[in-house]
Amino acid sequence: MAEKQKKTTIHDIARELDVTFSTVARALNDHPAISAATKVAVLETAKRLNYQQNKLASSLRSGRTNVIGIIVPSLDTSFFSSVVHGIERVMNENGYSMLLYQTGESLSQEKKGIETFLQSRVDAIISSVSGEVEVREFYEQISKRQVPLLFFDRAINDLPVPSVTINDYQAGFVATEHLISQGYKSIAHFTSDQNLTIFKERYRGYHDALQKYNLPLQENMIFKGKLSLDFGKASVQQLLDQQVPFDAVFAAEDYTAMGALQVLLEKGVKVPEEIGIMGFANEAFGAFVTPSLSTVDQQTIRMGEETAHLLLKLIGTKDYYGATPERLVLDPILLPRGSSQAK
Amino acid sequence: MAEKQKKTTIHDIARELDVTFSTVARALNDHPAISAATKVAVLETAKRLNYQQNKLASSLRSGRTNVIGIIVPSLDTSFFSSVVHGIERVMNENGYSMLLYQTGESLSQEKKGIETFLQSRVDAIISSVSGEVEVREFYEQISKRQVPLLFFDRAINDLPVPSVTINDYQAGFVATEHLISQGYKSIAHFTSDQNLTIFKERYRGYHDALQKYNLPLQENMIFKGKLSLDFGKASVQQLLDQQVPFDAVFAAEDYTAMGALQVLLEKGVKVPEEIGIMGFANEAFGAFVTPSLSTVDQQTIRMGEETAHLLLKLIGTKDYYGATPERLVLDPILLPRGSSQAK
DNA sequence: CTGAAAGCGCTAACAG
DNA sequence: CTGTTAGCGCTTTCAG
Repeated sequence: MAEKQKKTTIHDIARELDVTFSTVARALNDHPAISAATKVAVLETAKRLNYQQNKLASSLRSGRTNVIGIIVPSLDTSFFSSVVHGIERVMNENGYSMLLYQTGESLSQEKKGIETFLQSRVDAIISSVSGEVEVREFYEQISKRQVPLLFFDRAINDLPVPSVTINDYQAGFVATEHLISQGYKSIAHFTSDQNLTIFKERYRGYHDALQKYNLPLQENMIFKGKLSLDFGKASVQQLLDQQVPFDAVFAAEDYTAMGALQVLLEKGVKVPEEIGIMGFANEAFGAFVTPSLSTVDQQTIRMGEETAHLLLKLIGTKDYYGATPERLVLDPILLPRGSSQAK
Repeated sequence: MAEKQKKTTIHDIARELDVTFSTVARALNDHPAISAATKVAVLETAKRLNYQQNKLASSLRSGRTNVIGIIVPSLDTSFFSSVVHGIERVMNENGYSMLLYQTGESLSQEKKGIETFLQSRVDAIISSVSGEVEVREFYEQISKRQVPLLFFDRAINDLPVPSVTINDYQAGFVATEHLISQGYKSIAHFTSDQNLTIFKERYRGYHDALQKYNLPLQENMIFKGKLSLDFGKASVQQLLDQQVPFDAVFAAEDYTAMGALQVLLEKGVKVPEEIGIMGFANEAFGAFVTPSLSTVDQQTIRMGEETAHLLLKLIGTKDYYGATPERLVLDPILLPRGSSQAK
């Protein structure tokens, strides 16, 4: 039965070479004041003895872990997994590892995640928050400890924290404007409960676009709920049942739009001829369905990469929370497709 | 300008309460031999002083980090992000954090990931490998160090390492058998370059199903390449161009199947009446396209959860590499849909 | 160019 | 029930 043999340390290497362990440490860190000869010797024996640096010890002493904590609602979502993909790739290239935490949109989980990260002494935290109002105090803990924090997509705007987001207002506006330009005049909006700014902003964009083109905003055409295929189905069904006259749907999320589309097609309603549909998020299926689903692309991977780059730029700052926070706002990309152009 | 104030340690708490720091340490760890009174006092001042345990120090001393390293090709894939989702949720509930590493299918990245994890002294590593033959030696390093290792989906079968996979042979078999049962007789197969067992197995299942029903295996109907929408398109196009008589396609991955479907529909070929299509992986779009795409579900979230549970069960073992490795094989779920039933 | 010494913050015997 | 002691393996002055 294999015994857990002791790991080799710099002391072991030092003993082999008859130098002190601090010489070994320097050699391994490529310190300038070490002769090339000893460096070679150290590296060679390190390899021979199968040495692996103990990052725990090194971090404990140096105060830097080279680990970034990242908090997202869920990875089982193309949006977040794609952003995390972008972040990880860039941070990884720059020598950082990522600690991952999913909250499932639960506040207690979010608090636990932050606590774990703080205890793990991560060098920074990147987060997309669950409920903006409720989690303020958790995040204030982070700044109190002077740990760099960066928001992406979902930020708490009145906290002085850098962020990378997309312009959701503009996205809502151009999506609605596009429908209007195609001749639709009675546009319903299916959105989320309004506890997150991103949905408020999309709604505001929708609202202002209607206003700009002198179209009335009708309360009975606004549906708020948990965005999903079923919510989209139920909402459009309700419009139909109540015989609300509408000729387009702008859903704040693609699955919801898809639900609406499915019900309409089932009922024999012609899309886009009779009713136009716009989704949001550019899920993979949108390009493949019939008619193809018009939507708004959020540049997920780019968002991840920009998030990482901004953090890398700021992480060296002497006083992270002293400066006015840099907020990068990406432009949404309108993707008009079959479901919205025909009139 | 806010100064980086020193973090409070158990010594600070001890000083406040006029006890020794080891009493404080015990109180914080809820050690039985500490009076309720001091526990309360310690907890109270800990909170008041905003104490956060330093896990680096604790792990360095105890030898346990409660961190699991997880290696995947890419998170920008519904399959892997979904499995990671499942793993993280379960491990998190059991007090573990996840360090994440994406390889982008690159061997050097895979090696770097393993090295980082070993240096970070993770308590275990969970991995889905990139190239089985080529990365053997990296993985042997892990067992040499007695660090628990678990494979999911893509395993190196001749290494004595536990794993959670799905039965890809059976999946390939039932997918093909389903097509046959629907009356299709000339079934093409679009698959990956055969460096990974999972694709070899799917192919073997396809092969044996044909054999069982006395259908000939035709070399000119087998296409191997980098699975993707474009590969699917190019492959059917080639079948069409060469006028190979075929009446069904079994693709080892959904996007590839979708590419085939798109080209056929463009050409006016009736699916499923003239040609049947089966995909693989149950991507979200499959349920929404027209005709809906038949596919095989891999139980991704469940795979993640089972992976976590198996690891949790094994991680306590005294001699992880002494026992014969437990290999959990999940059953694939055939999802027959519109694209394959009509004849 | 190398050595000596201190200590990061905690855990875990061993005493009492 | 609490205190003492000895490190975990490394980084980082300060000497020489």
